[in-house]
Amino acid sequence: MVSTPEERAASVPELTYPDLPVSARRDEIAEAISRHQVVVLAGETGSGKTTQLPKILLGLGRGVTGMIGHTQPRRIAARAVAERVAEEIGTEVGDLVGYTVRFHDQVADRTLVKVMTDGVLLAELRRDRDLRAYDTIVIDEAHERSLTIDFLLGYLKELLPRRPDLKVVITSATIDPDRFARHFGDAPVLTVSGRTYPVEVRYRPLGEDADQADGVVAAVGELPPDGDVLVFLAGEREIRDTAEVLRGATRAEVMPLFGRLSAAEQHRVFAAHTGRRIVLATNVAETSLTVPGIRYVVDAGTARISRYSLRTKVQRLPIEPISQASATQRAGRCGRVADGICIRLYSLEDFESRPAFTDPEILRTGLASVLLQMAALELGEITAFPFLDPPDPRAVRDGRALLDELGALDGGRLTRVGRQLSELPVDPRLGRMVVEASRRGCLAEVLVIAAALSVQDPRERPLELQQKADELHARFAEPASDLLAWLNLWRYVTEQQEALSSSAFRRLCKREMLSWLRIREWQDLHAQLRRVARRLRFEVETSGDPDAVTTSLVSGLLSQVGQRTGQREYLGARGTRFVIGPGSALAKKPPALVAAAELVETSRLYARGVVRVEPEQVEAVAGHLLSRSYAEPHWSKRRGSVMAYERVTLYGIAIVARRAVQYARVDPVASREIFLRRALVEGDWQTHHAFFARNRQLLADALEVGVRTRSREVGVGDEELYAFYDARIPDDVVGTVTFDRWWKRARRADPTLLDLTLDAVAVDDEAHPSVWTSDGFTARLGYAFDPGGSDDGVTVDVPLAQLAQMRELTWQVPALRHELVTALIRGLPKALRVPLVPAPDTATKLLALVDPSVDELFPALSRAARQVGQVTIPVEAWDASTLPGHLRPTYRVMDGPREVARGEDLGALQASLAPAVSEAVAAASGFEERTGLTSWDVGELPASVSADGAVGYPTLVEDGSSVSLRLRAVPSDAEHAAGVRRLLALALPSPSRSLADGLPVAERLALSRHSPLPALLADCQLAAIDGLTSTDLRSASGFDAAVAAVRAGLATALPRIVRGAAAVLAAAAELDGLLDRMPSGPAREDLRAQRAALVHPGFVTEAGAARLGDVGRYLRAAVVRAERAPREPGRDAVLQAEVDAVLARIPAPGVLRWEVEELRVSLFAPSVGARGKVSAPRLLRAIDQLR
DNA sequence: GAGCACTGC
Repeated sequence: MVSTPEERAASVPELTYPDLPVSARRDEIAEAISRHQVVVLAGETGSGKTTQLPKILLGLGRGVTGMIGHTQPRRIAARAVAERVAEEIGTEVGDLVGYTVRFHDQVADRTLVKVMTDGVLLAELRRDRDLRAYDTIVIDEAHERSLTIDFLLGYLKELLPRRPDLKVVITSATIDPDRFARHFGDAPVLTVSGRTYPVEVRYRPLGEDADQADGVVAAVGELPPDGDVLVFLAGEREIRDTAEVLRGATRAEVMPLFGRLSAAEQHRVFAAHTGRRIVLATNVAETSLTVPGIRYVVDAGTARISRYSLRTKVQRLPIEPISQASATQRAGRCGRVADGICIRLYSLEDFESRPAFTDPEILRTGLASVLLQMAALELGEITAFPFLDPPDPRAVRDGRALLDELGALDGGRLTRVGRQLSELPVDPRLGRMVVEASRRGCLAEVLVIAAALSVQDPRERPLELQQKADELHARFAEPASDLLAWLNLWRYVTEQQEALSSSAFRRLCKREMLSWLRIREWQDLHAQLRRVARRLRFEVETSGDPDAVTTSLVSGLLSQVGQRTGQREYLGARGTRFVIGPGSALAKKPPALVAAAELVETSRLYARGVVRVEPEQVEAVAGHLLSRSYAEPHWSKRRGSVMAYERVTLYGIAIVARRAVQYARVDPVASREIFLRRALVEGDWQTHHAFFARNRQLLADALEVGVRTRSREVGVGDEELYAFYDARIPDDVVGTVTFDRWWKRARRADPTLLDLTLDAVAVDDEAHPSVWTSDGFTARLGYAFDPGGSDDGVTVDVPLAQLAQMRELTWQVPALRHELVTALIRGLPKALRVPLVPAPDTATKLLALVDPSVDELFPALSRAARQVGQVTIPVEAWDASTLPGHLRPTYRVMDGPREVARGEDLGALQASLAPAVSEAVAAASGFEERTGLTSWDVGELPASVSADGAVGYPTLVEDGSSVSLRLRAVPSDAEHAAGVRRLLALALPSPSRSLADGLPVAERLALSRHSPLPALLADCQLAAIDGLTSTDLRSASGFDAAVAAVRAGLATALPRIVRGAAAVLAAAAELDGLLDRMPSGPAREDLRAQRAALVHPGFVTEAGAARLGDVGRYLRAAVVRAERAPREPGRDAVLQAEVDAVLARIPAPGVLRWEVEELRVSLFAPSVGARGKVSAPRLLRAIDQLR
């Protein structure tokens, strides 16, 4: 709205009112509107409420500070209303009166009345939360109670207190207008009569087993012979049956009318004709389409009503008795031109037993879309939202579950995907397909399909030519996918449209049974979706890969996947059963696994828009919903690995029934054991490893020797063999591949590690193990008896690359453990030691109570001591430094055969060798380190890299003006985070630059004087970076997301900060003006101090500006009231009292109170004067500036 | 071998 209120007010033309019931009562209506914020206007068809109300509002001076917004449930109606109102006030559509519907916008800067669909108003909320574009809102036809209307009514109720200047008119048919009035705190209701003719209602219930068609024939026969008849039936099938019977029984013209009819067929009802016409119609004729010239109505009393099933979570379309309101509406269809007769094919008792109103849509439909919009608008809990009829909590739960399925919600909060879905003007399921396609490079294809699925099917099937239509449409069919077929049709249509003139193209459409209008809607929606996709920075790419397209489609249809269980029958999510609808190309040869664009239950549950899917496609997008189970783990000699059978289910459907998989991924521990036992111990393995052959030979020989000599028990048992391999082979060896990889390196360090010797098996007793395994790697142990020598006791050989993972051998080897604990007891301070003597006995008792394989040494000893002797030994009292040398293991760090270092202090070795260890790990794993990075060109970083039991952690390291990628033996999240921060900073624009770029010159000047702004923006950027965890930032995509998030954060913060700054600067200027006029004195000094506080950096935020806005609103209300008070000597006191009342409403002392007090001072301080220097209007202007 | 009717940045 660029025009000024003055210009707008001047543009309002002379208003005249045609002779209609509403016109006669326009003064009363105007009076009610001017006195109340909300008015309910009830009136039937012909009352003139829709067309006259906008003019009455203009007459009241509405439409001047904002537009009059007028909503209609349907696009056609919105346009018709705009045309009608424009004509009546003598302007063009798009000038003083305009309209906006999807794809069409005819609204100008000077438009006073804007007619739109309610969906448009809903969509506008996103950009205009307080509907500031309007000073008046009319919700027309509110009794229709669509989802959108109910949502708007709830939203308006919450908005009204924030917009005291906004007027709202709710119009409704005369049914139950009090319902709306109560919703808006007892708003006044004005009822205007309609201008219709009386309708006589006759009840002619069908007999016990009478046919409905016969009932219609009888009813028609009863009616006077002249005049057209409108017959209401439930659906297409009833219409067809009745038409057949009726054509045999009457010479009148019989004409079907329902939504799926072609445009031409629908249009026939408007053609002139002679003789009687009988129109057989569905609910289309009740609201959307007015059949002209109807004198009689026959009402079968039923309709198909869409209902969401809480049990099966699918949409149902049952035939139900219609409500009384609906029956009344149907009857009214014959009172428009003359007196009418309505024959109901049911009894009066039946009528009276019916519900008064059709359930509002919010009680009948899936709620995912509404919940998504509410979340995007940050409206809080749906249970707290003031709906006229709150939806069923179970339906709310289901809606949330669907959003969870789509990845739009995470723990009730909107995710990034959720935000994207809320931007896309299609059903969330379809939006999800679009999002997925943007990731899979096939957005061009999926946009076409998603658009097709949300418009009405452009393929026409005229009643008489169905077979021909099917043949023509079959040209586009795809054997495995109804949805890919849309691409064929799209291509064909696009090519033809380019090749032909527009009239030739229209003729082609007609000839080939395509609806030109619906194709245009499809193309329009496609264009709109593409615009939104671009805005979301999705790449619109064509992949040409049907697999990618199908996978993207499946991502939106996960709870509509089905597995064939019979000839035609499918098992769907949560035990539902469905069949493929006969219109699908897949109906004849139903594949094993499908996904359906739609599941609707009519006579049975039918799937429409069916796609054959592969298990892998479902798995690719259903990760979070799949459950997997594994059976029969076994060693496969052929594959050389441990396998198991995997079963993957989605909502109870077996996507994969029995798939052989590597068991190591599932259970590495069990897998490893199976590998060791079957391959190594039992020898069921085909391998060329020399040690394997040698060991087999040795075992065979040993058996031989054992028989010849009696000197020893030589036969080696499986358990001993297992223990031998288990001790030497690290934990991450789980099959052939991992074994080979490990052994290739390990044998370089020690080629004989796996050589079985009878000694190794026999001598390697539990008390003196020759290897020690810890955290997946193996260290060799050596023993020395050298009292006083530095190597006395146990020596642990640690390969350099594994040093970082090495843990201290705190518990010693079993043989020395008792001695260790005894020595530790003796090392305790005397007071603690006394209760534990004799130490050797106590050591035995303590060791019986601990488990060295899991316990930590000192805490375990303290715990055991408490159990044994009821004594408390603080953990820190144990002192390993008092131990004699042979009880302290010596660590030898080995680089291959070379000793690098040795010592008893493992921690010191680790610290001093850390750089060498990292290098060794990097060398061992072949990991490529990088330097000089200034952008993310390192691909996906794995969390860790392992080689030979050594683990390295890829880490980004800040390195001056660039970043290095290093492999660290010890993970350093802080170092990584600093590196990522540095990279992000390099990838992002400088805050002050980006701020300055977005500002006009005047604001730049202001910016230079008020330096907190760039600092604030920098804070914003840093806060955004800090808000991103380092685990998110190990991948290129995570990094890109972070850059995008920070950029988006800056983009939104920028205008907010500028707005805040502008508000504050304006306020400051205003106060400067005040200060100039004030005589010097304490009051002026006071105000000057407060002005300084006003430009405090803390105010330069949206929150700061909002607080100033609050001050403004409170004060403004107070002053307005005060202004109305009589102009008498007491006026200042009244004004002062009002402002004091405002002050009392601001609870906490603080900046907000300061501001009000400051203004109070400027109003009433004796040095300034209540009037004169600061007048009330001037104060009002100042407050406006503050906002 | 079957399907009410609407609607959106």
